[in-house]
Amino acid sequence: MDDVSLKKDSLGGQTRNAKLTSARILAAAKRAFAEHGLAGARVDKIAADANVNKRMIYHYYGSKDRLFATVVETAYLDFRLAEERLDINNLPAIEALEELVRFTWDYFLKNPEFITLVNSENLHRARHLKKAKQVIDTNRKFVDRMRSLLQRGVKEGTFRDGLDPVHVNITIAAIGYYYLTNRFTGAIVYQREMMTDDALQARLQFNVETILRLVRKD
Amino acid sequence: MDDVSLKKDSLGGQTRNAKLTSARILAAAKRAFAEHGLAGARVDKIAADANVNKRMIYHYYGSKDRLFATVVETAYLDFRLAEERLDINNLPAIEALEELVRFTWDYFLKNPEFITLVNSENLHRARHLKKAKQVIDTNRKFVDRMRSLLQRGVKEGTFRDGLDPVHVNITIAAIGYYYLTNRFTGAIVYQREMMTDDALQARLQFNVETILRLVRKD
Amino acid sequence: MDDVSLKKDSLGGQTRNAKLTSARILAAAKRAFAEHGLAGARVDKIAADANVNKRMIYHYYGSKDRLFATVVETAYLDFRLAEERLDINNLPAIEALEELVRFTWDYFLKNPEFITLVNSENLHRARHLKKAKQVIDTNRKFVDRMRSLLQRGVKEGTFRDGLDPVHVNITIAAIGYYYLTNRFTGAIVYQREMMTDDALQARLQFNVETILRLVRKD
Amino acid sequence: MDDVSLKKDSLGGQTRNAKLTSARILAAAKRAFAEHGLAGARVDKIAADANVNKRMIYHYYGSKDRLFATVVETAYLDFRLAEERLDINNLPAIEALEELVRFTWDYFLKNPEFITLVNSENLHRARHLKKAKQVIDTNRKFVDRMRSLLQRGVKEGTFRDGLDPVHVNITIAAIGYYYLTNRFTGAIVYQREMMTDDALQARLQFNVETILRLVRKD
DNA sequence: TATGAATGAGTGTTCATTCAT
DNA sequence: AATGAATGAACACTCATTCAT
Repeated sequence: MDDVSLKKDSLGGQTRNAKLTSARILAAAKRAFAEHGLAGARVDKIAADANVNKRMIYHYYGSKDRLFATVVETAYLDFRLAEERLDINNLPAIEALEELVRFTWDYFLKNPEFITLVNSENLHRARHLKKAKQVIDTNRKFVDRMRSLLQRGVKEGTFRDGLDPVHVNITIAAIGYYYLTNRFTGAIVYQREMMTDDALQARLQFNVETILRLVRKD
Repeated sequence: MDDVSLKKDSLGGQTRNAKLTSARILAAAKRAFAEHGLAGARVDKIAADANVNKRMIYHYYGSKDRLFATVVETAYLDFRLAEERLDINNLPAIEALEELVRFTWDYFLKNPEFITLVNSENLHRARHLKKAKQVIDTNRKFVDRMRSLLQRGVKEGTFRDGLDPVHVNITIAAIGYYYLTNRFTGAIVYQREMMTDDALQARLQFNVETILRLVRKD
Repeated sequence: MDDVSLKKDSLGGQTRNAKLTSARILAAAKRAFAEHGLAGARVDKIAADANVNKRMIYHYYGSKDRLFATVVETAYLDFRLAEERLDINNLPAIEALEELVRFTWDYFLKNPEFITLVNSENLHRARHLKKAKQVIDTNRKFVDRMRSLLQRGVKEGTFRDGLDPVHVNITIAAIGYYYLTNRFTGAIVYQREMMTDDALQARLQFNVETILRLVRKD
Repeated sequence: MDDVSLKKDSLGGQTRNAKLTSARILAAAKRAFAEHGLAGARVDKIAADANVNKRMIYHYYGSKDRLFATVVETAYLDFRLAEERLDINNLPAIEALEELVRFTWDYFLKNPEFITLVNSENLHRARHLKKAKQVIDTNRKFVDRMRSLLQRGVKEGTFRDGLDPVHVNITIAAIGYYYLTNRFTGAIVYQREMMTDDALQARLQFNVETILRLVRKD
């Protein structure tokens, strides 16, 4: 997603490139915070990974905490952006919903940092995201979208009435998120391989079924 | 769960009490790790909170890492213990399953540390839990239990056939866990109060419905 | 003294104005060094306060240390300049001396940066001022002036003989300087308001008396 | 004064000695802050000079700022203590006052750190000393002492009436303090050796004369 | 069993200064 | 003349852990 190769001097040997430098820092920070959390990540390592002078982190982001805030905000924005690109308006509601389940699952699977960043942010009681106005703004659209989809399903005669769009949304996220974030303890608790292609395929199928049964008109 | 009052000298003025000291350390550690994660928790603070000399932590647990391992292991054991105490064998399968959904939700709600500890342990790829033989052992029983419950439901004619007990289990956990662990970012993303009595009640109701629709024979 | 309004582009919109830029740097530096000392002052803040690019400081002054040296040298030159403007040759020696006491006090009071700069420079063993030839040159005049004043007083029959002009000079400075530079600890040590109009007036009166009694022929 | 040789293991090879360690830190800190001010002093160097692990500074004093506060407070307390030890009650008032002038001069001369510490503390607007209750308490006695001495002098018929004890005190301090603290710039400004034995002797003599002329009944 | 002093490696952050344009 | 990005050394401070008693 963001592994656009950000090599130094990729723009014709120039080393003084604010955009590039700050982007490289952000990418390295995302990796570090996703892997070790806010407290566990090391500023030194982020700088080294970004191939950037440590001082630049403070130049562009002010502090470790604000760097983390930016990472989290960006992660949410990227997620919403990908979601918006999903064109499901021309599909029957039931297929559109299934598409949404698949998209959510795929996004979590392909962007494992997103999940651990969200976990970290919740450990910190969302104090960074609370200040992220842009994220807050884009959320309204997103809840509205589910609301219309559900209404459309009802009109089409395939969805039952009275479903709370927020709870449907949460459930779609939950059944994918939980499986993936807890895949390590899950392998122990459930005594099963969690991440083979077959296992992943099966889980996605199960999730689709769960959601469809949840919304389907009896 | 762990609010047993562990006062110093509660056993007749004696200050040397291995059991008590180590228990007080464990309780303080649980709080600290749950609140700040493994990297964010401070050994000094744990000792101070436990009202115990810092050296004692090393005496009883060897290292911060092993203390964390013990905390996580204990948390899992406590969860399983509570679950085992749940008597659902005499209920119709459908009611038994509903009871399980309610129990899981309640446990997560009343033991918020459990959730954050599990998150932390997964951030560390379950490396501590992998060594916890007792936890591994108790899990078989627990998966078996769901398997029999599903089979019983099929026999009773209320559950559909072919459901994977592991996926059902995961789904029950997921829909409660996700809502609670992400309640801080959720309040922002879904623009809604997540933790009022009404909201919690509504979510539990939604979850019960989700699971029943998932397993019910059409 | 230095509150000449040094607004950017005050000379018809031109942004390239060596004199103005360097003057603005000097003024900001004076404030910073006076408030925080050499070690405590920040080059970044000086640049920001001067509304000037940080690089300009190095362009005009070479280093923080040389900037400080310039500030100190300028402060001394300004003091001497003000002193020279004082016309006391036509007054009776006794009144001239009193005038000098009042002038010194007023200067310290109205230019508090002068005092802290001198303190800072002494903390650094006057290593900057040692190189300031202009300052060194102007000092001879100044000691000579006191010498002639004392001689004049003796001739006029009001001053006693044998007074060392340097010690008189030092004493005049001391009794004002100490009171003002130590006004913060003084308020604690002497348990008294130091900077009210009444307190300042009283101190000046006391100082005049001290000096007159010191020089007066019995 | 405080150069009691604080060698490690001076108490029979024991290295774990809280009193000794904290005293060694304090002594090294006093030297460092006196020489470089609060901002200019280096915690690393203080630790090295004290032959102590840097961590110990934070163990005993919490922060650089609080260490500085302790140094300043101790310096004031030491000064007052020395002053109290001065027995002048049995001398004629005029001799007692002269003794006080000599004592003040000698103390400043032999404890040059005291002067620079006071300068530093005033640069910081006495924010540390403001919290030093013990210092504040001991000051009343000290002002009272001068008041009684002046009253005694009036009774003895040698001092004039109406002298403010605080201003006399300030003046006694001022004429010694200023000469010594500004000895480096003074050497340049007054073009004279300031610290030879002769110069110091002459200044003390001048100071005694200044004070006696100030208080003497005409 | 228990204590508080002590440690060394490292933590986030700041500094004056220089480079490229 | 002027700019903002970039640097590396140093900064105050913190960490989990061990030592001496």
